[in-house]
Amino acid sequence: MNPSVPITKRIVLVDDHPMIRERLVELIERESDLEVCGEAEDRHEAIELIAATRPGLAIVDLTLKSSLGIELIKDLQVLHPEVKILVVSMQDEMTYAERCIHAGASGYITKQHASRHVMQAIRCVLGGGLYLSEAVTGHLVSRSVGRQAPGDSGLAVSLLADRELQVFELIGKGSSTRHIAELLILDVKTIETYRARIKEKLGLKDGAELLQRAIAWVHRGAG
Amino acid sequence: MNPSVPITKRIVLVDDHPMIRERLVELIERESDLEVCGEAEDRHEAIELIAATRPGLAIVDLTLKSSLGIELIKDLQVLHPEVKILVVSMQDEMTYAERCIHAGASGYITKQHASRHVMQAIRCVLGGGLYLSEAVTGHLVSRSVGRQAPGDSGLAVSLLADRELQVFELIGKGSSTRHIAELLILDVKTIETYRARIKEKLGLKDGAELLQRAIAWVHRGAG
DNA sequence: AGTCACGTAGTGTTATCCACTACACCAGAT
DNA sequence: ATCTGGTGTAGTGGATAACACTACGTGACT
Repeated sequence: MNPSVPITKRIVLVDDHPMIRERLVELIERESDLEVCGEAEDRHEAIELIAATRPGLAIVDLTLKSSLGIELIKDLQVLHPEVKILVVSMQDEMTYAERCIHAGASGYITKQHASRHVMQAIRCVLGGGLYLSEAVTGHLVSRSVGRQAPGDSGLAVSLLADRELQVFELIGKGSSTRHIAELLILDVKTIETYRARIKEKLGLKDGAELLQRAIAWVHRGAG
Repeated sequence: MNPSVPITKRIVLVDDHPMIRERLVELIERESDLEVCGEAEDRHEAIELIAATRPGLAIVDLTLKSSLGIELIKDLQVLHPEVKILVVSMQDEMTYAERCIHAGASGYITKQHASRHVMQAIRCVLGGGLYLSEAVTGHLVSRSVGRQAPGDSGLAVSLLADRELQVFELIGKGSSTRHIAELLILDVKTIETYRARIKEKLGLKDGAELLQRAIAWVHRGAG
């Protein structure tokens, strides 16, 4: 508590790619006022770690092993609303940025960005701001200005709720309903409901159409 | 050409995630006999860079922005067969490892692995070896006990009979068994038999694995 | 203060998967 | 000239999964 020692801000990393974590550690540790106080590889570890260390910021990867990134954000929002969240995602999918912010994140940046942008994002979020890349902000702005046609010109996929989207993705990767249920720790029946709702929202008439759409979507960078 | 100076081995990095590249650069540059001689973000850049620098090893990410990493591997195999290729992938394991090796890579490791494994893989490949993670080798060995001539059939798909292959492709496009039956003007029961035979020949244990394999097959240019 | 979307799960019916069997046909191997 | 084996085709019966419909708490807009 010596006033001559600046208060260092503590950060936890949640990412299942060691190389990314290592890089982030380096970037952060070379700032004198920042410090990495722990690392986690999945949702469970992350929640424990954050409860134990009470950091100022959590940097979380969206695509954890079982694609529970968004759920983690929601959990944290409830459990520790004072912990800021910066999402570092692999693909620059607008589809997700918006959802993450809505779920409680304060920043969204992709791994395609250079380290300096990452540092910038960290600073911005720690300072209480909201960080989004230009592309994403552009997208959001154009959306809020214009309206979305009921038929939805662009991607009907944006009609899907978070969980529905997760399920949609997993379907596109060829996972069975049972497997998806295990992955998301839900009842098979719940996944079936999601399948039905997805079919309804996207106007698909049977499981095969759903599968085809999902495959197509997954296999083109999900733009 | 001074004999007291060890020859440093030159490496290029092909990955569209700056943070991964930065981390790899660090790991490599701290080895006295290794050196990063260039970085590329996509297939085109990579091909030019490799033509210009003639490295001993290319470390390539499977999921590049625009183009598929596997195509790059095939290109390099044709253009510069002397350049070793180590694939560092984010994507899930086995499905791709086999295809990469078949396409000409000498190693496959995922970003889930820690840095020390990466270094190990680099050393192994540079030394002329084949590097695969335990999980992958287990999977491969379990079904391809003998190895055949370089001409063909590192891929078990070539074991399939004509009709089986047709069905396999349609499965990969997301068609239901019923739909396939209608298309080929056969009984659903016949298609079911094909499914069973395909699973047997490819060593797949259930419908989901079959589906995943078929999707991967259809989407990676079937070759 | 009420509707509506979301996340979750249950019931009962229908379709699909799966393991096993069948058989005719062609093609090499014995 | 047979025997063996892969291929194309289809059936039976039991296990699973998909589908349609319903339900209910929660939180968000109106």
